[in-house]
Amino acid sequence: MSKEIKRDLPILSLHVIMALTSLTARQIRYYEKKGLITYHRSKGNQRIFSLNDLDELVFIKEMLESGESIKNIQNYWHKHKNMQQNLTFKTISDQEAREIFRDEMMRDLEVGKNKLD
DNA sequence: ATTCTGACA
DNA sequence: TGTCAGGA
Repeated sequence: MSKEIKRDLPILSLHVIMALTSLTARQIRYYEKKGLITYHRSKGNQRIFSLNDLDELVFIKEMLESGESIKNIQNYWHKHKNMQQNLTFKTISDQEAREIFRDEMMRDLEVGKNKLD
């Protein structure tokens, strides 16, 4: 048996995600509608979250709190997916990708601030 | 008991 | 974003 945790397994309830991220149900659903993230669904159409979803939501939350726009986060996310497709020889984890893009966005934010100064 | 979607006094 | 309705 693998020692790795199955981070893709959809097992967490909305209630748990709310407690873990301090986001409201409204926000968690809104980010999905805006195309920032996709969740699994139960047979009763209820959202079921994986640990990766949890990480992604925390990532989105941090970016928004940094002043990043929804559209900007979308763009970076698309770049993330394209990068994963192109990296046939090297596998990059979702966590690593988020760190890379967080740094990238933070840098862009700094550039924007300098322009405003 | 919980969550879902749509809508807005 | 909050919140309420009406249904699953």
